[in-house]
Amino acid sequence: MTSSHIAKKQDLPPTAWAVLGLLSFPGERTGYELKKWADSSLRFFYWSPAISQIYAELRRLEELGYASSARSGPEELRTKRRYAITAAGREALAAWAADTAEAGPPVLKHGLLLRIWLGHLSEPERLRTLVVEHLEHTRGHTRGELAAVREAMAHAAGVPEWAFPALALRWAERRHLAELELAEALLEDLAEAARRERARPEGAERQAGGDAPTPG
Amino acid sequence: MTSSHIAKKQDLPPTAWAVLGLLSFPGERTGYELKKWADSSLRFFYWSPAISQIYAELRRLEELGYASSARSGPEELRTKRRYAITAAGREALAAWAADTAEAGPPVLKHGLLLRIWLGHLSEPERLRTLVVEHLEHTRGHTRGELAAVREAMAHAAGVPEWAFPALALRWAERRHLAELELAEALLEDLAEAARRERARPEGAERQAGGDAPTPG
DNA sequence: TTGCCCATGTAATTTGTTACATGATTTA
DNA sequence: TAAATCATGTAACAAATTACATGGGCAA
Repeated sequence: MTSSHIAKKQDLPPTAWAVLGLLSFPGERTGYELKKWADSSLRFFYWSPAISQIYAELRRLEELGYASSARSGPEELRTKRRYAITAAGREALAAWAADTAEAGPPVLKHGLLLRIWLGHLSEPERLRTLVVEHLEHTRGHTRGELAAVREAMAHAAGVPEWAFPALALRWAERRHLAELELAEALLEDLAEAARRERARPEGAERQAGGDAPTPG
Repeated sequence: MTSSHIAKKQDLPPTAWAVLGLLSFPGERTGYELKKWADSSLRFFYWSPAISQIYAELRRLEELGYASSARSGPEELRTKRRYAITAAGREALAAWAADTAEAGPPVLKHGLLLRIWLGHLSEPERLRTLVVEHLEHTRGHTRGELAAVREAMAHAAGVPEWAFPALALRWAERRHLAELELAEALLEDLAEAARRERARPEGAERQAGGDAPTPG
């Protein structure tokens, strides 16, 4: 590292900051533990990287001096390697967290909505099924996952360290409810559109109208 | 069709399907047009690829026989190239759209929430500011963008082709409102947490409690 | 005549995933 | 003792972005 490489601070990929963020909580952890933890926290509002990438980011963070690690056994064996955040790492992370411009607007990738948008390709009945399945999955699986996190969180109730993760969890739970309401409203809109379609003059079903001017 | 060649079900990246989806609406379009259109539609519930990637996907789709293109001028000049979906493309896209398993749960990447989760790194005041800025941006900028799309959409009111994009837009608008409510509730939770913090016994502010058992 | 929007593309790079290889420790 | 889970890593690849190169048409 020569002077030409001087500290281009603060432009690490989101994953690096997320991993460093996990390390910013008290205690030392292995990459494996970090992955499991990310799966039950970050995943609900950010995202959980592959385990191989977590190891890669940990190596990078250590190179940057943002994290330090210690093996639990002799070097030759592939023993546990526990990571901890350094003072420099904590400082860099705090600077990043305070940067509002960096955050940008939230990004959503919703496969169901893309399919709705492309509704002209599917049977109306199939479309309805897609939404219903999404509703069921959200009401069942997703809800269960959040409940499990909520329960694990109860242990740490009142511990100031976990106040903010608790806040984020609450947000995720409310978001979960909003997602359900959104899907229910969509289902109604779909039904209404189907009603309107049936009421339309005969013989005019889904032909292409030549060149359309592509609205949103 | 021997069993060794079973179905080889086209598994293309999401971007390819999204681009093909844009092409599935009547009319032929250039890559440039597709990009602008994606920015004002897909972006609100899926995502809008870089222009260079759109060109790359268009090439791939043409190779696969899912799209065809025609130049508007002589080959040597870099003239406009307009793309259209083929019958095979339409069929493949419809199959993909009907595949519920493929969709998976929606993915969210919310920078603000990551920062809230890491709230122990920031001054409470700064944290509040972050949420307020998000609220303002959502109420102003994001809202304006949706309104613009809504207006453009009004042109095509009643045209059956655009019924589903209109449905998706409605979903995006409702989601926008939910996002605002979520942020407002978060602001309240933040204020409440600050009140509780002030009420706590003195001398116990934000020290690390040794090893904590990492709840969610 | 400068600058912006239209329009297409290449190259370099980064980011992230899946598949694979390896072995220790715990639990049924 | 077989299995699942813990644990670390490499290799190959795919996905996606940014930066760059090029040039036409149009409007202030």
